[in-house]
Amino acid sequence: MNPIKKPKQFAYDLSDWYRHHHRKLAFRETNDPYFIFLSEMMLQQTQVQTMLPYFEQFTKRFPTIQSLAEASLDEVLKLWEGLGYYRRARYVHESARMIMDEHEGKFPEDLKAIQSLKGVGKYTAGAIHSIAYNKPTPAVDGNVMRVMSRVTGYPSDIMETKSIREIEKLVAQLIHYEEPSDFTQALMELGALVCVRTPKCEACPIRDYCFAYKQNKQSLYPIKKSAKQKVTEHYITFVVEHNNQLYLSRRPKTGLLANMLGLPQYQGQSLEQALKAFETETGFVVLTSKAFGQVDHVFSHRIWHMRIYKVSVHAKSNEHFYDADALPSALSRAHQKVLAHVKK
DNA sequence: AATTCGGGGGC
DNA sequence: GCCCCAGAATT
Repeated sequence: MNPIKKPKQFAYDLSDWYRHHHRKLAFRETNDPYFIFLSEMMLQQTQVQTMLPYFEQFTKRFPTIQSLAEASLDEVLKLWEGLGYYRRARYVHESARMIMDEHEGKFPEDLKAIQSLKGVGKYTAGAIHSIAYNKPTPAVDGNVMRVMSRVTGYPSDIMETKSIREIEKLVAQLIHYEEPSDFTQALMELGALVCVRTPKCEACPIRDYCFAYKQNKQSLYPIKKSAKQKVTEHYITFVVEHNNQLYLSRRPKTGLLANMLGLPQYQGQSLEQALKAFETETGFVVLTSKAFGQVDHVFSHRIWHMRIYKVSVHAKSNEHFYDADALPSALSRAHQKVLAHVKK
């Protein structure tokens, strides 16, 4: 890893660029650590423009830690619907309750206390500490790794723990030269706007410090192993309507889409087997079933291939039947896609 | 250290 | 198609 020649000037040039060129975003209009916490949780593996409408709705419905702590998990999940990585919804809910119970409702300022909140790791804790409290604590995410790997010509896979540690150490040295809040956000804003996959070096305030730029080797950094291949899972998925209402069941408490609502579906079985399993589970009597094409949905590490059947049943009660446009909790995009497919 | 968690955007 | 994204928790 090549050192940065004038670290103090580097920190200033980068931060000054940020102060003049940063985007005006809702979560930058506040210093409330609770809102910074919410924004950072939503931003984990999620692009800014994707999370913005969620941030607006969420802060409107839950303007205080107490209001979030007093809500039901289903309501929190419902507001999170479509954003993905749904355990984050459980984490922000649990963290709000932790803060009520253990910190008298006041968001903690101590770094270790922040990182002990649910769903808050080293990056998120550093981001809250530096951005909300203006403390010189590094916050190293994917943006920062990409930027710094190019600046230093980082010679090995940036996904390795050792690489992240080393960059964290470098950022920890740099951040104390500047306003920590500006510096942390500057690194990420540069990664988001300028130092992207095909970098816009002509617009970069720190290109004169950058090893990759000076060697014209931007495309060689960051060094990263290629992603693992996805596995395809085959399902038979049922759309069951009764009195104009839709049957949904609660998914298991662990695994993919944990605890969410879902369409009944059966993996690797014949239609006859799947129907029988559905009858046994629900106690319904299946009257008719009609093939309705197929829907694919791609997750980060697997693919669902769903063969869709519309099914009519005789049911003894309305339990588990819902108005499709007024669900009490969240439904995955995969199954929203199925419903949209069937409606056409 | 590797795997498991969603979903959308860019090219 | 493939990569990437203001990652964390679990195995």
